[in-house]
Amino acid sequence: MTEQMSTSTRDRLTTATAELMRAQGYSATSVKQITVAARAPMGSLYHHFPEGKPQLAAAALRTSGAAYIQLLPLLMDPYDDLRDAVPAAFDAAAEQIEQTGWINMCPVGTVAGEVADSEPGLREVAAEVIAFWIDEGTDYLTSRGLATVDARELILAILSALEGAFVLSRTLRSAEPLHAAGRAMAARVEAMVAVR
Amino acid sequence: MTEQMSTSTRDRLTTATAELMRAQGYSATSVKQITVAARAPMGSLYHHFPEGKPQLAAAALRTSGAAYIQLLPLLMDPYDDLRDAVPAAFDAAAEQIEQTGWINMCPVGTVAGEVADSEPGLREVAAEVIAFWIDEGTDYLTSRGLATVDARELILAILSALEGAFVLSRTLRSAEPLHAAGRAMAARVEAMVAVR
DNA sequence: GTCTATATGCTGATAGAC
DNA sequence: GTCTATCAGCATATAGAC
Repeated sequence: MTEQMSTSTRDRLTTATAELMRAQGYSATSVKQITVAARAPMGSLYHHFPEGKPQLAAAALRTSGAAYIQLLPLLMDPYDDLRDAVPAAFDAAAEQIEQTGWINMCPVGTVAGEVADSEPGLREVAAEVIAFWIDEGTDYLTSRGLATVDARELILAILSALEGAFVLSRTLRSAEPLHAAGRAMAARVEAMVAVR
Repeated sequence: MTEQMSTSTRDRLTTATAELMRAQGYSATSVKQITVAARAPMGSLYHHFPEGKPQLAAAALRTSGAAYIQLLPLLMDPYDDLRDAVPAAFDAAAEQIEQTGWINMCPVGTVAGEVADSEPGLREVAAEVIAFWIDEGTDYLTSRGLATVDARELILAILSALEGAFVLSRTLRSAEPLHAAGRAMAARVEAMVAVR
């Protein structure tokens, strides 16, 4: 009934890793930092993740990546018209990141950029996560009335613009890039529904 | 007359740093790697950059950032119509990155994502570079016939989409995100010129 | 499964001869 | 301005008691 600490050591490790990588990326995050943040001893880390830091980072990317894409329907469902839903999602992301002190919502983009040419195993995991985003996003946009080819085309542009605008907004400490990116994506939707 | 080695030690250090950060980011790039790649001894690095690695990285970001934005007019000038010029620039970037083995063209985006919440000094330098991109891009798009507000709006969306699509394309090893992002930006241009 | 103590190597940075 | 030798500290990872 109390349930005061239901999280397992393993879960605390993956969560702490995701949180730290969200702010610092992969290379700058040390296993020492992770064990302190997760209140777990070194030995537990290598018990649960025998291959060490890369394996732990992979688990963290998979978990947070799966959670991240669920925001898409959550933010867009309230709007009947896709032309309103898409920019609204960008505006919500802008508000969120501004209120949380410009920390990224998800570590996948940052880590992907870091490891794309240096850590082959992690790059593959990031690619799996992004491919999952594309598939889920395509399904969702199809359910919102787009043809499958249009849905895939649009989700690719949305994910690109969102990830890039996050980098610009975090760096500039300004929501302007996220809002501009959202309006651009609204124009893309408009062009798609206009051709019908 | 021979001039066989015109590059100074200082230039070789900044160039090597930019190249390494392009592929690995900031944290994963060690000063040892840099001195080997630049064929410069440790002492020279700390002679030219007394504040060490962060100062060297800052110089590398400024230099490569200034060179990077010059690609914009270079790629877009050949097209009379902005509606053709914008997607053509994305397609050219896609071809370039595919041919060079999916290595980033510029270290600024990757490094910015890494250091936005952890290295305040470097984050500020990255912000300066991106602000310069926005100003230069606004000027260029104004010279191509857009109103100033539209020009700024568009360059913010283009830079966001380009940086994000680079991350996706490098990670997925596919040019698809860059092409989709380019077509989305073409729709944004179309919407702007249509209102005239 | 948990935890401490420790090994080994690499990190950024410095001292000081040339 | 160049270069070598070296520092102290932190990195990842492991051994082995509990």
